[in-house]
Amino acid sequence: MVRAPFYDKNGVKKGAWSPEEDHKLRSYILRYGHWNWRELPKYAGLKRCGKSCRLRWMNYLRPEVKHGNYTEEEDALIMKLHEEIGNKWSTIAASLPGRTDNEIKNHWHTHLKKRAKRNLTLPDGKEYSSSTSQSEATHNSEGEAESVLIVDTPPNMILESSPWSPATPSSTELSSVCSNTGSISSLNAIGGMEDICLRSLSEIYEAQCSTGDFWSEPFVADNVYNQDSYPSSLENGGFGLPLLFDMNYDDDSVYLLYQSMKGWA
DNA sequence: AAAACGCACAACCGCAACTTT
DNA sequence: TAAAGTTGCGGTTGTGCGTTT
Repeated sequence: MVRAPFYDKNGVKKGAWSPEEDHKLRSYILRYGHWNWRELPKYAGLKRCGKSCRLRWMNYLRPEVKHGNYTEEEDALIMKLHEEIGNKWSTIAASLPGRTDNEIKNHWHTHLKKRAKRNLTLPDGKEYSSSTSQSEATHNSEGEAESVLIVDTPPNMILESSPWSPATPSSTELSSVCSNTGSISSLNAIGGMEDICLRSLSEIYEAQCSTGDFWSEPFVADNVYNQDSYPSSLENGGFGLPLLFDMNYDDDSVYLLYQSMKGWA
């Protein structure tokens, strides 16, 4: 289904990502954020280009990314927005929390485009209009009855009714921490695990800033992943603090952290 | 049973927009 | 203000897998 892994002439790996690469990238970004995509793979111990890392993170590894079946509401919203604004996938994705532009684009091309074509001309010959409201029964080319939900859905409708609602402290906010450590303090109001997480990140940041090696210390995901070479400086919590991200990164703990972050949202 | 075909989707590429120097 | 660097977007491709012939 995906390209087989290979190395290009510059020694940069392309193609499908292995679980180990995912692990390295996820560990690194959860720990340090994506401060510079171009430099990131070097420090994360990946033989990938930054662009590839960014894509993998944005479309697959981010905790808030939803995978799996689309609901009728999501389908209807995509179709409505596509009719209004065309192939502005990122704009459409902004209205569907947890869905990525790439995923929506794929979904459109494989499922919704055909449906949109069918809907364009209703059985009585009238043109499809997005103002047609609520659920309508249409018929596909084979004459089978098909329920197509066509609703005037305000872009924020799903936001409000979704577990991904911004009213809930979301992992999106957490991601923003990762991408901008300077904003950590403004987010400390978030409670529970996130609070611990954020304070930990802040403490790492402050501690490492004081030694001047926050961004420049290469390493880490690689070493963390390889427990045999686990950095001694991290063994007791790195800086003498009970740092969430300094626990041993075996597969289970990273997975649990990952699941927890999904759960917070 | 096997070959052919089509679907689905992760990943790549080129370019535009934005930011920094 | 311009050049260089970085990020994000949208189009496209490659390939595994299920279905059909």
